[in-house]
Amino acid sequence: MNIFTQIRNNIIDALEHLEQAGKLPSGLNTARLVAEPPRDAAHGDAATNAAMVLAGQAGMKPREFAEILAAELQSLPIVDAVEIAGPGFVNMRLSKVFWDACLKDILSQGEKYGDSDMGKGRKKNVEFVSANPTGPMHIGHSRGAVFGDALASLLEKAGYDVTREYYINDAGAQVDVLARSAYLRYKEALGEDIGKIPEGLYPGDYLIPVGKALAERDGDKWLDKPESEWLKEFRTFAIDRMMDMIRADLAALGIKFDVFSSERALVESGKIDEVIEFLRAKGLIYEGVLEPPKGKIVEDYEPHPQTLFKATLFGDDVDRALKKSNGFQTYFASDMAYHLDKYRRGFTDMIDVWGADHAGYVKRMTAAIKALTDGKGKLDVKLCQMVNLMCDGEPMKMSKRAGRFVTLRDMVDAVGKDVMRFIMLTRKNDAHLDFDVEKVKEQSKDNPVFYVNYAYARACSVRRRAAEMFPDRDLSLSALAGADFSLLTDEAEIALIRQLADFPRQIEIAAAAHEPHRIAYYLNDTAAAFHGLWNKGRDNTELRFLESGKPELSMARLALVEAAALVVQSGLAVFGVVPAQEM
RNA sequence: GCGCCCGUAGCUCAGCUGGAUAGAGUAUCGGCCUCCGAAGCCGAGGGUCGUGGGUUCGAAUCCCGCCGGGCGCACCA
Repeated sequence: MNIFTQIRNNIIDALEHLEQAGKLPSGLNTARLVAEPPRDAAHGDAATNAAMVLAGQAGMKPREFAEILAAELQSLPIVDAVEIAGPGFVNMRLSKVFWDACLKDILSQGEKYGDSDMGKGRKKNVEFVSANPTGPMHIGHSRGAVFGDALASLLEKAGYDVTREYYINDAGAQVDVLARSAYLRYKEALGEDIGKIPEGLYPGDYLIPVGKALAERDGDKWLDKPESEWLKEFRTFAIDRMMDMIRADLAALGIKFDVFSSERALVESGKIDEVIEFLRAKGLIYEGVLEPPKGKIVEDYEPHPQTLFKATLFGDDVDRALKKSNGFQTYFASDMAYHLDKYRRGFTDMIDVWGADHAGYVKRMTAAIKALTDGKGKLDVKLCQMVNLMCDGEPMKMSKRAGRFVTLRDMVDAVGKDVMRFIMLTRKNDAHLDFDVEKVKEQSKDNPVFYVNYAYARACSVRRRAAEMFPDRDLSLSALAGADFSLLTDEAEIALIRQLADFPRQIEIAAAAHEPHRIAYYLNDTAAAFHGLWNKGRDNTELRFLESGKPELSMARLALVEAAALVVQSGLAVFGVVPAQEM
């Protein structure tokens, strides 16, 4: 349990007590009351804005209200001291007994520490990657992949029932291009000289084995046949192969999806027409002509009537086409059908992770969800900004057209998945990210994951020493949970406990905001608290974790070290990163 | 022209959805290894939070106007 929700509950209980005693008017609305750590640790361990929020309701001045509340809080066993400060903050200093209980709690819960029941098992759908099945994943996909996966893990830790979903765009013109490109490679495999890959087809080498496999399976049966005969076959085969490749790329990053949804399957099952009729029945469809876009010259613009969705009724800037002028469905139409499908599968909470170049699409999709679910469905679109690949401070050039773009796989092989994942998550998703391949490979302090991992490695080192020093002792977490924590009295020790005790709250905050990067910052702070304590022991031998002559003290301190290791480990687990025990 | 994102220390970025004296890393300078791992620690300097208003007990945070940057703007996916 997040200790600050616990403290908030204590405050609300105290207020009720005061109401019953007639010291405060009854019926105070505590919705805006919060208990949180003060920015400055000098102000204590927990602060509440209760007096500022409630004084008005009670017809008092904030300070006056604070006096009454403070007196009541003072009597709580977990509270050592209460102070009133500033405009009416009530600051509490929590007792050592409280912190000792927190430490015991961490060790007792083990790997489950930090888990929250905030989600109450509610379903959440996180759709991410959804790269077109036309080639291997490139480096640009990696951020969304890592972000989506970490967000999903974070939500799981916060108590949600999460589904990781990949939407396969296998219905558009691009997969026909894929089929034709594979056909060319098929001819090549049968000995034909195909020369240079024509403009408009995919030139990548990764299609060579696809053509070869088709040649081996089917021989020359498709040679000299019209496209209409082989297109479907080649398309299906190539898409399957591309998805195998993508799945392998994702596996290299440690990512596994629960559900792969096919756009083509939606189209073929008639779901697109269904969604259009669904909206038509609501009176949200009409035949109309869209204005030419302003400010951007579209040379071949011609006004023609199309089937349009009244997106403007739901906050979009213009109405959106569901059918092209040739009568075919637009991508937006199938995306609507897809999101309605997700909703009908029970996902009222949907998260889509997109690249920042799709920012212009957010409004229309949000509008669509409102229309499709009568406002009951929620969609949060997380945009991942571009990653600037650097090499020793110089920007790296990527060229997709030349077929020599940097693949995700190349990058994983070069720097390792854990490093890649951590770096991608150290920045807010909507901020640009510089990724310097050389600096990261150096494993220097330019790489933030090493700082955190180093703390873990040091903790493991202490654990090894303890096993040598106290061979007769049970050093399991459950045994250490029973250590005498009252022996931990140094400021830095308590500061570390305080830091560790904040983990569950950090998980909740990050999960609620859909922002995994907060955990990266938290872990950095945690590592700093640990390194600080370590170095205090270097300067002052009294503070060393282990002393052979003082087994009880050593056990208490080892417990603290183990707790720190545990928190670092579970925090990194959210990122899908496994820390090294030795570096 | 419209929409979205972003302007915080020299540089790269946090800032807990409105809280107290705005913080890290890096860089610069000064200290700390006979001692649990110095890939670390401690300290110093460095800021009109782009700018002008507004909302209120209180604004880096919310609202509006400018300035400066990025992305996207029929029927493509």
